[in-house]
Amino acid sequence: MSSETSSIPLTAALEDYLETIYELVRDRRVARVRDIAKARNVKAGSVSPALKRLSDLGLIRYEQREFIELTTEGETAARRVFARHQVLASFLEDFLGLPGESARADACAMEHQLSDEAMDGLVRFLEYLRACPQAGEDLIERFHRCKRVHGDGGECDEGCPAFLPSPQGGGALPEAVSLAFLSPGRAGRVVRVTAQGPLRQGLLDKGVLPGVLITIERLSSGGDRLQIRIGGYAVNLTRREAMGVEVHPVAP
Amino acid sequence: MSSETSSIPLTAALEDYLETIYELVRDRRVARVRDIAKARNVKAGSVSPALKRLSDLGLIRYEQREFIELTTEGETAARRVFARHQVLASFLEDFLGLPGESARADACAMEHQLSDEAMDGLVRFLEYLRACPQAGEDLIERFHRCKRVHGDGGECDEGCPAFLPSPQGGGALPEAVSLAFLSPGRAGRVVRVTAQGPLRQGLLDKGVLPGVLITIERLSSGGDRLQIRIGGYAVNLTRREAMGVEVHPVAP
DNA sequence: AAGTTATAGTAGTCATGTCTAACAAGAGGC
DNA sequence: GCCTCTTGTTAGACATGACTACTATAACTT
Repeated sequence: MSSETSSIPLTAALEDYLETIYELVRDRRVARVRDIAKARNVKAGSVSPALKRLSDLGLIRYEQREFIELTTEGETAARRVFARHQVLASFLEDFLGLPGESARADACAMEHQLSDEAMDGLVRFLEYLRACPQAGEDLIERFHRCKRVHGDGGECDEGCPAFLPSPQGGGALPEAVSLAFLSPGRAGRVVRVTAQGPLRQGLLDKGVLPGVLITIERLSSGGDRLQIRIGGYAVNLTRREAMGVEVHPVAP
Repeated sequence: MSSETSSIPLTAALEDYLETIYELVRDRRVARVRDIAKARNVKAGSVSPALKRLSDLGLIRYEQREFIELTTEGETAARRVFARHQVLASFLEDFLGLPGESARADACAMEHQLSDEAMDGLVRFLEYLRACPQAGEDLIERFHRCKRVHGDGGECDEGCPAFLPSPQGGGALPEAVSLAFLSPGRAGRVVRVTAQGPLRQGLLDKGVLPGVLITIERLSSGGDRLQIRIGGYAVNLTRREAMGVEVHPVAP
């Protein structure tokens, strides 16, 4: 049994150093302070003490000005972080369609936070999408082709018909309408945010997310703005923002 | 135009404070230092200086010992973090099947790292899964029912046949085999990690992930361990671990 | 009115992790 | 042998964000 991963909880910074060393050793056989500093975008003066900390933790072998080597434990820990990075980056790039650059940056930021359980769940999901043809392979292609999701709001050529009635909506109100057409007092469940660009970002940031229940509270100042309620919180939207939200009306 | 999100980059801790205040104000009308301390699991002595920082940044209005109120900017920032939390938590719980507790904890850890682009990508994906019936709704149910993914390794009742040929594999080698049956010098692309429990965790941490190319380097000491190469790095596996990895053999 | 209790704020300490600037160790040139 | 250049180390400063222990308010009690 060699799978003793006692694993002292490392800080994000130390994990980063470890991962950087891992990659440098893999790619160039040796890791020097200089390279680590450049890769992590910090000054050399910050690297030395970090190496000392890693050395004290028994994760690297390092005598001053000598080669930097990962110990067995260090390698295990580095690989763990690296694996998380890989999974996240692949998910963000291949499945969510982020450009590789951003995918890697985001993966770097999140790799330290991902718990074992989340990692496991994500991997199973990827396995499922990759291995079960019924759901997989072309699901992602279809996703990336779906116009309704990726802009210009047209029909989906991939055979996605009109929207389904909302799962919790109960009744039969299958038609999705713009939030702007709901009258005060009525409520709707968000199906999709059709707005694009900054307008979309603003809506997402305001909590207008698919699946969320929104109640119209009132229209103010000539119908140009409307106050809505999302999960117990009052939010103001412009008419333009409201136009960019499709909801399933919910019976009052 | 009120969507000026000039947004000073907040630290994770300050975002957490802001989010906590947001939730307290929503749920109980007022946020006291005491409640914030309890909710964030810190001591009251840590809260006061944090409130001062938030106040200096213009995100809350706070006179000593008075009510704590979010400013408009503070509310915007808090909502943004909260929206990220919601999306991540929903993804982790509803789509990856994590227990609610872990989903929330993981979401808390990651919400500060998620970039605008990743947030957008994730929301689009969720919209797609929710709104396009061809792919959605039962995809997730099927995923959660799929035995091949969730344990005991049986056939999938949901009509997932044998595994597909690997996308990059080129040729016609449709049969997935255990990594343990590959001979030295041969390579395979990981389709699925069938191992369960700690063995599975160990494999994931070693970088044995779906889609990754593995080359068998050699068997050592009576075939009980095998050395493999993953993405330029040598890794050791026990025979038991290797048995728990299904790969598509790749032509040499 | 005086004392008790809950709550909030202050001061001082600590660990991380960064920076800059000064200093040290080798390598190679001349 | 000495100089210079690259590289690495050390020391001191700073920001963040936590802690503990102590002090200050305000609100109840009796």
